[in-house]
Amino acid sequence: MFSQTVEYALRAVVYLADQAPEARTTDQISEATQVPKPYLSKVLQNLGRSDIVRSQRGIGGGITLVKTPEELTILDVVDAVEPIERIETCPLGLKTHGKHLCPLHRRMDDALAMVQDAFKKTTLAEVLAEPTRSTPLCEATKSRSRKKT
Amino acid sequence: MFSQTVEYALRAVVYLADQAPEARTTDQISEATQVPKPYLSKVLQNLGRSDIVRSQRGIGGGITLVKTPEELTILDVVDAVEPIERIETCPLGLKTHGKHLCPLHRRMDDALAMVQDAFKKTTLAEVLAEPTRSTPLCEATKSRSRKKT
DNA sequence: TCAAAATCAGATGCACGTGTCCGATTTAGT
DNA sequence: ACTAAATCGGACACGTGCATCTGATTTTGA
Repeated sequence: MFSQTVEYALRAVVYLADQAPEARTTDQISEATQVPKPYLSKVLQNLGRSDIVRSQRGIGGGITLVKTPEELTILDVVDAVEPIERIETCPLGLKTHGKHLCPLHRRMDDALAMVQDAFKKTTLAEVLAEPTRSTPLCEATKSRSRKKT
Repeated sequence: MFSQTVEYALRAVVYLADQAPEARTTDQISEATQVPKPYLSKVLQNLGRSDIVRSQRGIGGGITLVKTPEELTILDVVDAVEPIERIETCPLGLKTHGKHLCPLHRRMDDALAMVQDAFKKTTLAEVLAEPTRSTPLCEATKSRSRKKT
């Protein structure tokens, strides 16, 4: 139900949040998140256009988060690469009732709303702070992987 | 987030539930649900293979629901055409913890679970019985469209 | 037995998501 | 200036979801 692109974007952003406020290159992000490098660069460009990350060219450059992990929600990232489209009007095109959805589409839209709300309530910082043995990107090490030179 | 195919399958099944236990042809279903006929027939074939509907060839034939609207849930239909894939194991392939998802994927899977549960709890009969002015497939008429010869 | 009604099955076309590749551009350091 | 590091942008390739068309098959009724 979630596209690969969404999955990849979230992995990258979680990694960047973990390393924040340090910049990381696409190579580093790719290695840490297991996302194919050429495609990752596309995703990162998209995130840049949506002002989620900022990129810096040249030696010593890389990608950094624009906001802090506390300010950034999962929904921000999802909406940046593939917005959740709520059902606003009847998909059948029947215009006899403006925003009054029929029972079927009401339920479908409710489901979308639940997902949207859940993602809106969760910040990247909360994901990273979660007390669990599995670290954000599923490595098995107990100690969070620190930024290495 | 939901594909066109899912949308089409649900429309068709809701219509059939409304007309149950009478059979309806793809032509009738297509007209009532605004789904392009050639593609609808493909969706219907899929629903047939998953034992959601039964088809009858020849004169007087058509499509009927296998179960009653009370027994059929929205999830049954969705799973028939495009199963909701829960996140069972870490997408990163890190096998260091079997089913123990990291905080990120835990939240994504929770969202999937919410949708799955909501769809599992709702039967087609409930959708049709919903007390509202908008009829199941969004027609504006107050009286439910009855099966016409 | 024939014709009409209806689904079935395969081929086709198009757009898009996913993924790769490569040259151009920017930047920092010597 | 020159070189290496790094992103940027466009072009290309592939599979799949969406959609259509056409002929084959089954079934009913006259």
